[in-house]
Amino acid sequence: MATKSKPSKTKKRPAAGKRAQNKQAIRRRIVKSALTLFQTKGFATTTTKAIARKAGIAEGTVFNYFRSKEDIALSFFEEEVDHAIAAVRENPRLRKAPLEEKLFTLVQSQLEYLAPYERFIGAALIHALNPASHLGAFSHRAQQLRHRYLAFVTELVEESTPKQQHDALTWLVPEAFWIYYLGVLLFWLYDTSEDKQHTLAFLDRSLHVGVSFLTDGRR
Amino acid sequence: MATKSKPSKTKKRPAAGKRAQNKQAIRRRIVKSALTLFQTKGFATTTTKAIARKAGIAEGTVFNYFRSKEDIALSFFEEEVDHAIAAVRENPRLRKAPLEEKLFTLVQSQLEYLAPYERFIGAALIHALNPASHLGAFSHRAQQLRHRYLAFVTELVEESTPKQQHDALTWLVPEAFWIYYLGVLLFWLYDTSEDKQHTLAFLDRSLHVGVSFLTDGRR
DNA sequence: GACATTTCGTGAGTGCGCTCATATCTTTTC
DNA sequence: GAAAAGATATGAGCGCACTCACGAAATGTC
Repeated sequence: MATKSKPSKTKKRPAAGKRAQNKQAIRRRIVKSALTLFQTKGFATTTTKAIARKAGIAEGTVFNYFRSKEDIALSFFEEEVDHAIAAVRENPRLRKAPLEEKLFTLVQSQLEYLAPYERFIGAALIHALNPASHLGAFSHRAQQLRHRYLAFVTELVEESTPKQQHDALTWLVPEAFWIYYLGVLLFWLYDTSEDKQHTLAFLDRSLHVGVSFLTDGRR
Repeated sequence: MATKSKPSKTKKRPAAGKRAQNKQAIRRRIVKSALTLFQTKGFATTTTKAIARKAGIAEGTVFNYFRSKEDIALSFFEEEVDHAIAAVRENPRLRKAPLEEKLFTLVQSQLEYLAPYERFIGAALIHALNPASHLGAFSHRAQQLRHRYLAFVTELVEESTPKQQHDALTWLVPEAFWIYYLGVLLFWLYDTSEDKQHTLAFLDRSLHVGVSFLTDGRR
């Protein structure tokens, strides 16, 4: 059936590659299904079988796309980081703002993005971004993500630093900021104040201290 | 056999309770076996069956003593924290030392204790001490441990603070220090410098900054 | 269009952490 | 000492994340 003579737009493009088309669709379905389940049932109690079922595929297929359950979560954080970096880059008001404002916006954007998924972030993120797991099959991707994030922070620091001062501290700052960011996340997870106001206040204060330590008091 | 008429010290004490005696011994055997295996094979690749086998008991027995594999690791960290607290308390030179020295000794003691087990600490500690895991069966014990640690830090801070100054910052400090400590651990895990010198230098510097922020610059 | 090649979905299978009904041993009671 | 009561060790079993041999489907080649 269906020998209809409906020619698609061009003979040469049989629907832009049926494989690649389907692949993207499946990948998206997996991520979407997983996030929904993580959000409603939590990370640990969501089974890969359930994710597959919700995405309409076999369980094994999930692992053709992701190395592990945590790897699915990681791809979410990749989007999150990209989103936050873009939020800072594309904000014209920040072009000439002081460093602490840029960093504040960066972290704030991340937290806003993460907020709806708070429930599973503690379990997933700390696990997924844990740099110390030597066995983690996905750790390469996590490292890449971390690197991308740190490169952006370095960029921000350097464009706010008089170029005379590129001493040993400069390369340390992004490392310290990474640790600081993880700390903020922990704080945020704990924070029961309305709209996470304590976290934002903590952010504001600590960034001021940190940046002024960097700029004036280099010992 | 063995109907010898050897009366033990008192009729009422049949060898000091055979049950309790064995219980302690088994518990110790489990922890010791587990640590050895964690150290040599890593945390994730060590199976509970292997731990049981090495300890000379059935697999199920392990779970009569510990709720989970991670719980075994947690008991190790309990010892670690107790050890570090004792190291600060029992050092007479520190009695009247400035706060940053006490904190330095505290963290240094912890790192020294952890050093031989570096291999599994990333995976285990961050998992075990992660406060956000709602499902963790052992999380109550982890909370207790965290609380004990924070109480000690609070003690140190208060005995170094002029009692006029007990403002909002005071209660925040231990929380911040907890985050800071986790950050130091991450740094330490990454640190490839000889004898972890970078970490110690970072510790020294950052503690000075933190404490002086606390003491003079309260905004 | 037909065959060879490559890619990918599939679900039974594997070994894991952990549970639970049962057996075994200790303690208590008489 | 025997028997009841209680505590503890046991290992088969469960559901999980993850693997793998296989077949089906898309693509490349003529």
